[in-house]
Amino acid sequence: MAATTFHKLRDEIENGIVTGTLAPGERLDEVQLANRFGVSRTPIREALIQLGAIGLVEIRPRRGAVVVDPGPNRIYEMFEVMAELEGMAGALAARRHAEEDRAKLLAAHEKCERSATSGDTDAYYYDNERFHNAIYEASHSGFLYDQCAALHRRLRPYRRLQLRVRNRMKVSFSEHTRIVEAILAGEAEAARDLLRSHIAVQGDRFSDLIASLSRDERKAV
Amino acid sequence: MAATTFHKLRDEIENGIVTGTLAPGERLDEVQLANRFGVSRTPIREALIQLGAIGLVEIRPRRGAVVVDPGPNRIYEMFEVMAELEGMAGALAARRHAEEDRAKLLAAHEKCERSATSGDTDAYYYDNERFHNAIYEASHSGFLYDQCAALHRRLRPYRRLQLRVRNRMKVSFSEHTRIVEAILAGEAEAARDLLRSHIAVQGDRFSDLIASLSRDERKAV
DNA sequence: CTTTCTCATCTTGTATACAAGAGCGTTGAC
DNA sequence: GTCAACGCTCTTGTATACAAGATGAGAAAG
Repeated sequence: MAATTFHKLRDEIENGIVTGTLAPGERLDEVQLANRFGVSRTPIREALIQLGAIGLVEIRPRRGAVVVDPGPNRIYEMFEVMAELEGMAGALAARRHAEEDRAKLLAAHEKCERSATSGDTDAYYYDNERFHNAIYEASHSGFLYDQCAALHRRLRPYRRLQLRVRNRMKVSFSEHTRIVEAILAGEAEAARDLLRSHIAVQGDRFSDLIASLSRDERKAV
Repeated sequence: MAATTFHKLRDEIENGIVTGTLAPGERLDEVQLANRFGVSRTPIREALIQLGAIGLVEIRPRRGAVVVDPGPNRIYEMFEVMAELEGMAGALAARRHAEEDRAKLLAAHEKCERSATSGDTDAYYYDNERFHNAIYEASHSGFLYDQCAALHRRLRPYRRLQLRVRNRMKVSFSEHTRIVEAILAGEAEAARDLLRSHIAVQGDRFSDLIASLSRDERKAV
């Protein structure tokens, strides 16, 4: 899929940011990255420019690129928007889903169930992603799909933390069940509300997490 | 603001796409563009990559860049999402607006009034943009602001066509009035619904436009 | 002792040179 | 006559070279 070097580099650097290898606020020196990946500055620059356009790095003219640090507030805002978009996708899915969407959604849901009952958070993480993708797809709006997928991707690192929270995975799954019911029953507004709060909860959880983290930090100091 | 060459080029090319100088589907030859702007291929490539990341051009590996042609369907989808995001911004604005937001919103609204009564579609176009920006701002969500502004920008060319439609400008303004009332009264859900249909109407208008255009084309052939 | 101005160095931004894949026409075989 | 394979050319992708602005240190003045 990724035919060219700069495309691969883009994914590589993006991954580094998402996984935290490249910390928020960190300076991204072109020469350093070029050496590290064994390429010239050109493809590095092109990768950074792409990431800049997506919003993952900030490119200050003639002053280099740094990993964007959204900060708790902006991350919460991102969850807020995500909640709204997911709700919209759910509502559209309820109205527009076809037979094959139904099948995919149920299949994804069942996969989630298996992971949830076996307590495998990593597996659940991926199955959950597929589940939500199935909803985006069922909305039959290519643009909405793209928007949701992009934002979902950006929120990845923060979402991942949350599955570790006590019992979150089982609660998440039971929410899924009701969401599936609403969509398949064609209850658009119910699906919207359920999905909205399903995501919003994650934003709240995130806030709690931040709060507890900063409290711990204060303790540590 | 645009300090570097490739930044200026990006705006230049983007403008060309938005205004239609560069038609959808058109091939963007790097050498050709470089000659045209009197620069080397490097900044051209960087500009194209940025536009690719935004979704304005499609970059097919080793096969060059072309201006994306969203097609009527996807444009309609974009309006759908825009409607939802604007509605969200309106709802948040109703709940969160501060004194200065109130002032800005009213100022922008009055400007629209002047343009609308004088029948100046071009002026109204810009004032309308400022009006909607004021709403995004009043939502006090930086991320939502960015998302709305970006999508608004992408829908620019299609929106522009619509003001020419008979009476649209005055109708638009009267809708604005009710929107302002709802926001300032703190009626979140009313603001959401009003804004949602305010934008959705544009999508519908666009569909009508497309329908009539393709009918005309058929006639022409 | 502090502050500001200047100069050196380092990094980014742009141009050019080189490599390699894609498209296309021609030629040869069936 | 048609189809396929080969090779040429053209475009993109990457590397390197060069230009120019930003940063920081040091010197000089207050």
